Amino acid sequence: MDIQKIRFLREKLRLIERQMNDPFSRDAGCCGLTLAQCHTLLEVGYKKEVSLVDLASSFGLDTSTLSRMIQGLVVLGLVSRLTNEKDRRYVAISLTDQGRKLFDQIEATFNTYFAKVLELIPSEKQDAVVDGIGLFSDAVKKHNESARCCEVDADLGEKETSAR
Amino acid sequence: MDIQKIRFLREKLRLIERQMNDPFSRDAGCCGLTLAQCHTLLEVGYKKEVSLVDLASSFGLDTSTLSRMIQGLVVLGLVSRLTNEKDRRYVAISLTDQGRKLFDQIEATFNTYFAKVLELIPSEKQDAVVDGIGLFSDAVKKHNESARCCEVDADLGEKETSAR
DNA sequence: TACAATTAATGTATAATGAAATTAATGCTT
DNA sequence: AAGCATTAATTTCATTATACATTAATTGTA
Repeated sequence: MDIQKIRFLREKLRLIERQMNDPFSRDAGCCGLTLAQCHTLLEVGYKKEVSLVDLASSFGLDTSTLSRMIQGLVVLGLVSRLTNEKDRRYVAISLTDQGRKLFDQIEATFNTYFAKVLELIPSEKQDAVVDGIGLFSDAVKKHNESARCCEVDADLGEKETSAR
Repeated sequence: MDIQKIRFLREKLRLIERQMNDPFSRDAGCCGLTLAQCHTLLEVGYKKEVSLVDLASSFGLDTSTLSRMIQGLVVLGLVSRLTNEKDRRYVAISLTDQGRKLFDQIEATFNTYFAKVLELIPSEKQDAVVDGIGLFSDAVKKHNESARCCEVDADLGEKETSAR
């Protein structure tokens, strides 16, 4: 694939990343939560009931990070911890009623946001855009799963390699 | 647009965000730099010569954040600061020779990575994927620029939500 | 029963960040 | 020209997000 297209793709992905989180990083965007708290809340909501290791692996983060993140949400009254009596090592994490309400609100906010973004794309192209993003996402996932996971070609590392 | 498609889109975007940075968050991925340093270095490289405010607005971050980030790269010998003699308030930030070398290496690494990801997509669809991501990126940008920039519909809540 | 593995939590350290205050330079207004 | 406002950069301070190492509790297994 043409190097120009690769550069184009990278630039657009950079812009998406920068622009997309911006509206949600302020108070209003995540209904008073930080973005990380928000993502955690949503993930708990999607999964209904999860363990820390589940959560950590979903995010690709350490369990200690998630443990503290969940603790914060527990303090806010948004999620609850419940020890699994079958295996007392596990703690089932789930939304409280209040957490579910906020979840619904945030979901609506995000859905509205993305619907509006899509509306700015010519309607006959919207499906292609969504499909394309789906294909790209799958490809990134597949790539990272294959081979030595999460390692980058380091053959380029630290000698001359003028990116031609 | 169908709510199912919106949800699909959001999920795929979440996955892209999580998976895409993963390979670059370790030492090998950014040639010894942290991801934030890496992004900063690249941005300086793209722009050739920038001020802090330029950089900060590119990233949507505070100038204080960028000031420190640049300081770190200066200490590493990768970028240099040069006071603009026409207007001594400005500092022109640019890559050193060493910074340029690393820039080239990291560019190559990223380009290779994305080329490989694209290779996992059927070749007849690759262009459509790239185009779609381009369109989406433009739409996000346009959306955020229009109206009250960077604000989300806040008709939802934040009264009883305890946070703060 | 002793030992290995697993889960969660905690202690400690660091990176990234924003807000506010500070300093220096420039532009503007009278 | 003097004084005030604006702008760029930096610094100080506080906070969030994160990883790694350790610990404690539990479970599975030789």
